[in-house]
Order: sequence, then C-alpha cells, then structure tokens
Amino acid sequence: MIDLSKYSPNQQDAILTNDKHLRIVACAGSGKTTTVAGKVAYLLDPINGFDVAPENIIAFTYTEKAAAELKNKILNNVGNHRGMANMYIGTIHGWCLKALQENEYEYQSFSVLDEIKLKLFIDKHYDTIGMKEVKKLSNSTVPLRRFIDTSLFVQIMDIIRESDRQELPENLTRAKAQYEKTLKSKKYFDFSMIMEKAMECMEASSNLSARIKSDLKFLIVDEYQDINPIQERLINRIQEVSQCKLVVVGDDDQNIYQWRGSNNRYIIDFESKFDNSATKSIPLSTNYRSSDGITKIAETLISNNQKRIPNKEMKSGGLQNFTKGQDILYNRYDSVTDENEAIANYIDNILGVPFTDDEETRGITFSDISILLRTWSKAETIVEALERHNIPYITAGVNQLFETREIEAALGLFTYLYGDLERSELKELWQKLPNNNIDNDRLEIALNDLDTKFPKLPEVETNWEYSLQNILWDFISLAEIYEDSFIDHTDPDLHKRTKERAEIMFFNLGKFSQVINDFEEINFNSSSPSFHLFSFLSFINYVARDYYPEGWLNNPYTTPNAVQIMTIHQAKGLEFPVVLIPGLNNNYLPSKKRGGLNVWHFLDRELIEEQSRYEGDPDKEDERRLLYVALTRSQKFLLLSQAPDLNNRLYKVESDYIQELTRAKIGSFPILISDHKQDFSSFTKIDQQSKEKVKNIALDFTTLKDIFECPYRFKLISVFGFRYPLNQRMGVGRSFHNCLMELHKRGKEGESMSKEEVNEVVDRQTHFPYLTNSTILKPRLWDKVRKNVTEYYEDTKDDFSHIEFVEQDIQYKVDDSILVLGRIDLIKKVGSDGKYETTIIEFKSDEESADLPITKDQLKLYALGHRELTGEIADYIMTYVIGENKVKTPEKLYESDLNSIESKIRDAVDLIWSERFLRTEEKKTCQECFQVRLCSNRVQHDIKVKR
DNA sequence: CCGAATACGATTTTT
DNA sequence: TCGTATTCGG
Repeated sequence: MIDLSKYSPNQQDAILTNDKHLRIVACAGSGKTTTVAGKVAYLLDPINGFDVAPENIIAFTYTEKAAAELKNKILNNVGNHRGMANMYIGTIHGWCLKALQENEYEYQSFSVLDEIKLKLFIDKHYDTIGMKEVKKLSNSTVPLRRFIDTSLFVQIMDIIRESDRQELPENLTRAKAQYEKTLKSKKYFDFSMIMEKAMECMEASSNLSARIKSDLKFLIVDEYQDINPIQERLINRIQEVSQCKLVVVGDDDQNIYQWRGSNNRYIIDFESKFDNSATKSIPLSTNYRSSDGITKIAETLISNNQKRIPNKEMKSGGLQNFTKGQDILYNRYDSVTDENEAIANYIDNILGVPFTDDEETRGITFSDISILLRTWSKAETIVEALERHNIPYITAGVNQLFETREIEAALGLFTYLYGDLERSELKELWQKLPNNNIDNDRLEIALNDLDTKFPKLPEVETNWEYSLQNILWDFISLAEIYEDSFIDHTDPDLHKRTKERAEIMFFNLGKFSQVINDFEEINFNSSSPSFHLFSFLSFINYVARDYYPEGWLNNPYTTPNAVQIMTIHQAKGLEFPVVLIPGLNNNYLPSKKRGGLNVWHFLDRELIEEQSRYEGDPDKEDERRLLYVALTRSQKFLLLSQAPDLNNRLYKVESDYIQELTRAKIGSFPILISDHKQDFSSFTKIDQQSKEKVKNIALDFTTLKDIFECPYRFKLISVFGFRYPLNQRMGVGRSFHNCLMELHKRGKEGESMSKEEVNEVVDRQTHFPYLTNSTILKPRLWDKVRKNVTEYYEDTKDDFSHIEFVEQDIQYKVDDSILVLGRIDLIKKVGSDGKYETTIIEFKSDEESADLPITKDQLKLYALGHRELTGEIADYIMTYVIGENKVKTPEKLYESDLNSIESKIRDAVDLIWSERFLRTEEKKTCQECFQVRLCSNRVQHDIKVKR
C-alpha cells in the first residue's frame, strides 16, 4: 500500500484521479516520475478496488534510460505484486515492434536498422531504393546523390512518413513506395516503419486490436510535449481502439526536439481532444529541486514565450536557499581563453563549499558540477583549460575515434591490404603505440599471415567469406596484442596509468570492431573481396569519421567523480548542484540557422503541416526553451558567462536572452549579478563527497552467462563492445526459434496444421541475412530447418494442448537497482483432478551447447521469473535440442535451485560493481570461447583457434 | 546613414 | 547553400 501523505496535494490529486483523461503539467523538479510511479502502484493495489492488473497498463517514455528509471521506481513501489513483466514500460518504438512481432507472424523475422546501418543499406541499394526519384525543386534534373546526400534522403523519408501532410507529388510517392519495398524485401524495418506498420495493424480487425481492446485500461505517456504527429496519431488510435484512459505527463516549456517534428501544441491543446468533462488537468508547479533564485530567473525567461499553457507559474519548494549575489552570477570576459580560465578557477574554488541535499550537508565535489553546451564545438577549448588545472571531466560526444593511434594502426591493416600503405609503415604504426610490449617475431608472423589475404590473390579472389572482422581478430591473435601487453607492472604508479590507457585503447578497438560489424552486417560478402575492401575504406572516409564517438575513460557500468560536460539536450531530466553555461553569445544561444543544402530544396514546404517546426521558429521560442532547460538543471549554483570569440566573427555579441534574464527580480532586487567575481575562499570548506547515484541496470541471460563463465569475456563484449565475425550460417538458431514460436502459438489456439501449412511457416520464418545466392549452402541450410521443424511438429503436436505460455517475458528483481530480464520459450502444464505439473522448456539448435551446466543456470533463472509471474515454482526444467530431435528428460526443479541461482546473480553483479573482470581459469571454457582470439589466455593455455 | 555586395562559417540526437 | 556580419558605395 502506498503512503499518500508523502505526496503533495496536487500529486495526490494526480494519483487519485482515475475516472478521466488526465494531463499532468509537471514543471522541472516537480517529482513527476515519483508521482507516476505512485499512481501505478495505487491502481494496481487490490485494496483500492480498481481491478487493474499489470497488463492493463502501458507506459511510454522517450528513451530506454527513462524507461528503466520509471520501471525501477514502480517496482520499488508495488512490492511483490505478481506479473509485473506483463506491464509494458518503454519507448513507443519498442512497443510497436513488440506488438507487431507478437501479433503478426510475418514480422517475427524482421530486424530494425539504426541510422548508420540504414544509410549503408540505402547506398548499397541506391539504384532501386527511390533516392534517384527525389529531385531538386529548383532544377528537376538534379537528383539526390549517392553517399553525399544519403542523410538528406533519410530525413525526407522520415518527414513524409511522420508528419501530417498534403498529398505528395508523384515522384515522392514513388520514392516512398520503392524505399519501403526494398527494406521489406530484406526483412528490415526502419524506425518510422515500425510505427507506420503498427498503425496499419490497428486499423484492421487484427489480433493486435483485439488484444489491446481486451487488455488496455490506462495509457501513460511521459514527455508528452515532445510527441510528433505520427506518435500523436498512434496514441489516439490506441485510445480509440481500447477506450482506455489517457494519462499524459509533460512540460510544454521543455519541448526541445522540434527538429524531429515534435510539437508542444499537443500538450497545450490536450483538453480539446475529448469532451470537456472527460478530461482533467493537474499542474505540478512546485519545483523541489532548485532555489527560489533559479526558479524565478527561469520563469522570467520563459514568460517571454507566447506558445505555452497560460496562467502557470513555477514556484520553488524551498529545498534550497538562495543567496543573492553569490549563487547566480553572470560574467563577461575579453576572450574565450579568459572565460575558460575563469571557469576552471571557479571549479577549483567551489570544491568543498557546503551543499545541502536530502537533509545531508556535504562538500561540493567534481561530479556535482556540469558544464552545459549548445554545440559540441565549444567543448574543445574548455577541456584544454580543465586539463591545465588537473580537473577530471567526462565528455561523451567528441568525434575523434579515427584519429587515435590504435585506430590508425587497426585501419592500417586494411589500407595495407588495399595497397595504400607499405608493410614497414604498418609495422611502425603498431610498434609505436604507447607502452606496448609487442614482440617483433610475433608481429612478423601476423604480418606474414596478412600477406596471404590480399584481395587480388587468386586464392582470395574467390573467397565468399572475406571477413574484415576476421582479419582484425586474426592479426590481434597472431601478434599477441592483448590488453595486458600494454600494462606496465614494474611500479604501482606506472601500473595504474598504463592500465587506464590500455583500457581506453581496447575500448576504442572495440568501437572499431563495431564499425566493421555495422558495415559487414549490410555488405557481408555481397561483392568481390577487393570491392568489399574498397567500399569499407570509402565508408570510413566519407561516412563513419564523423559518426562514431571516441571511447571514454570510464566504462558504462560505473560513474567516476568528474565534471560532466554535455549538451543541453543531453542534460534534460538531470540535475546538478552547480551548473555552468558558458558562451552566451548570439548565433550560439540562440543559435543561427544552418546553411547549406537541406531537405527543403527537395521537399516543398507547403506540403508539410506546421513545417516551421522542422526549421525553428522565427521568434526564437525554441532556443529560449533550451536555455530554460539548461537553467532549471541547477539546484543552487549557476554561472553564466560570455566572451567575444576572437577566432569567429559569428560569436561576438552577447545573447539577447541576457537582457531578459537581467529583468528577473526577487522583491525589487535583481537576481542576476553581472561581473561580480565570486570568491568562495571565505567559506569553511568541508569534506568533498559524491552523491550516491542509483544506477539502474537491466541484465539479460546472455550477459549474465558471460560473467558466470568468464568475467573478462564480459569486459570484451559488454564494456569494450567487440563484435564476433559474421558468417553465412548465421540465422539457423533464430529461424528455428521463429518457426517454433509460430507453431506453438497457433497450436495453443487449437489449430492443427497440414504438412503444407508447416512448410509455409518455414518459408515465412526462415531467414539467413548473410547468405550469398551462388552457393550450395543455401539449399542445405533451408533443408535443415525444414526437415527439423517438420519432424519436431510431427513428434510433439499432440502435446500442444498442454502449452501454457509461448515466448513469455519474465523479469526478476534482484535489488532496488538491478533487474534481470528474459523470455521463456515454452511452458507446458500437464494435469488432471486439480493436480498438475509445470515444465519450463528452452530450445537449442544443435550448434549451441545444450548439455552444459550453463544452460541449466538459464532455466533456473527462468524459473525465478516464472515464480514472479505466477507465484508457483515450476516442477521441471528441460532443454530440447532441435537439430538432433532428441528429447532430453525433464529434470526436477527444487526450491534450493532458485536460491543458488539467485546468489550466483548477486555475485555476478558484485563483480561488475567492483570491476574485477578476471580471466577464467578453466581451460575448457577457453576452448569453447568464441572470443579467445582477443584474450591472452589463448597463449597461456595454448589454444588452437578453430574457425 | 542606409541598402547592396561580399566574405565567412556552418546544430541539437533518439528510436 | 544560405544566414549573418562586415564592408562598400552612394
């Protein structure tokens, strides 16, 4: 039961109002997530008599990160309420994909292309994908150009599918049709298509419509101010079909994604969507984050905007005190150099200044401070100043991956094979890496091996599996270039420094491995080896260079104590005791519009409703909201600064917004104090302490398996991000899986299938994304799937009436911040006379190992999730190997099995927190390990690599 | 002093 | 390619 007294009256109102559509207008720091989590818990609690189960609620968030946060808060509120895995909390895209794959058999074998893979795909299919159809409006003989204009094509396709618009001209209609057809033929979605298809699916009298009609009672939409037209249409459709209550949460003043077509008019006009009495609007106007000074100055700024909900005003909840002339400052300098130097000095000065938060007083430390930027270009000189002062910092968006020495060396392998680099030059690139301990003889061996891989060699020319990923892995392996080769063990200080550098180096190599993987997923063996190599190098030079960020010092599972440098967009939803906003010049904030060739040279502005959304409004309201978001990140301290940029004549004049901020007053005293150098030396500095930040993590079984078997493998895959080389056989396991899922689902409904119908299932669900046409492998793989699936169906169809769950999502909460997620293939329930037995079944293709103890761990983990779902402990666990069609005997499951797997998970999580990524000592594990080529255990245990 | 011509510099990012 | 700042010319 939730304790209502800890919520404010308006928050309580938001929790208790459940008979109307609800708009919660939540200002910055108003406890929005807490309120939503409280509302969900209240609805679920049987004591309140709503008769609402987890599957009756859907909550949309804007990012996966926000979803994880909300999910955790809800789980902490509801205690051990059962079946929480059935409540969807996630992004709109995620829900659409799940809805399509669960309800339309056709889409089970589809996968989603992210932006970079989409661009690769478009360039590969330039001739047929409709890009040539898109012509310049001013000169209809000029089409979009391959490679150069691919981003524009992506943008145009997004806009015409996501906006509200007029009928398209013929050429664009053709382009759209060709684009969608080409993607579909290769079983790919792009992000917009997921939403479009989900919409279509709900228009028909489909499974999906029936499903939401029977299940859905409450649809919660977070960050509703950032919704774009297609998302609005989708939300409306879901509501119409299900007749659910709609709960939207957001802040019209924090809409900052207008270049994606998002529009705060949807939240402003929410009440006109339904009949007057059907909706209620509740403001959460108390800001529990920031001082009076911060809230007043931000409110003064944003009140200059016209497009916002009338008569609302943010008030401080008084959790922070405001000290006039000290907390909020605005300084002007003669040059950017001076400005940056002052920033570094300010940081040095404020460290240890007492700050009270959650009723505890501690000294300000690095991680309490953030520097917010409008553009990344501002970061470089700031970083230099911080380095001069030895101030630790984190940035997450600088594009310099390809300029690092390790990536130059790795890329050298391919320029060498292409013939643009001498062998001696390549060798030098590797030998000159800092702190390296690479053996000359080993390097020669690796280079000699590389010499057998020139694409022009007769024996290579006909190789259908010319894998660049393999070339990289072989080189690393043969030269014995491992993370430990770069660590100096001679003295502790050197050890620490070289260890950090080695981690960054391998993080970057891991990123590079992902770059190769992105390229090869789309282009795997679709051409001759030499063309494959050529197009990879072109991809690197023309596309990838400004796309992949450089590795950070930290790994994603820990937060170091450092100053955070980020864009205002990235800071959304975060809070810091100290916020610095430098560079407040016109053309920077507010930024000037971008020049150059753009979408509107190809797409008529008239066709798109509210087209100005995409270009930024002339009143600069969008940019004002951005500054508003930046200001409201601060709990107490705020330093604004400005200086003319001597190197750039665009950035010389002070931002117009400064004048607006100057008008902010408390009583008759201005809040913003200009050119008053605050000196914190009069303060009694106290112990610097980082605030404990709860870091939510979700683990799936694949990740846990790595930690169980070899923590170092977890590091290689989940921290560094190395990707395994692709091959033509990939897809067997997933094909089996999808076939069985369809058979089971239809079988569960009582359908009995003929041999022809089973064949149709196989045709629909089997997919080998990397298979070439001209090989004997194709019929072999298809026959294998067909034969085994048919046999499986014949053997087990009589048993299908006992199926209880197919592809059931499960989750298991380890503690307040750790959630384990999974999906059980099949659960059978056999019984009579009120007595029954439950079996959890996991399918493996014969290429996977089914007998290993690790598979039993997987099943035990699923049993934990099954208990969460049903409250019952399953009786048996069983693995079914499809390839051999050999039924394994079910094994009895005991309660002690659940306890042992639970403590095993806890141990694994401890290893992650403490960063003890040790290599396994089991030789057998290494022999089975796919990543052994990247690990020094290969040498230690003398393992022969089989490929 | 003002309009026209010319020189210069050039986002934000999630799914 | 286009928006903005600066310079040029009357």
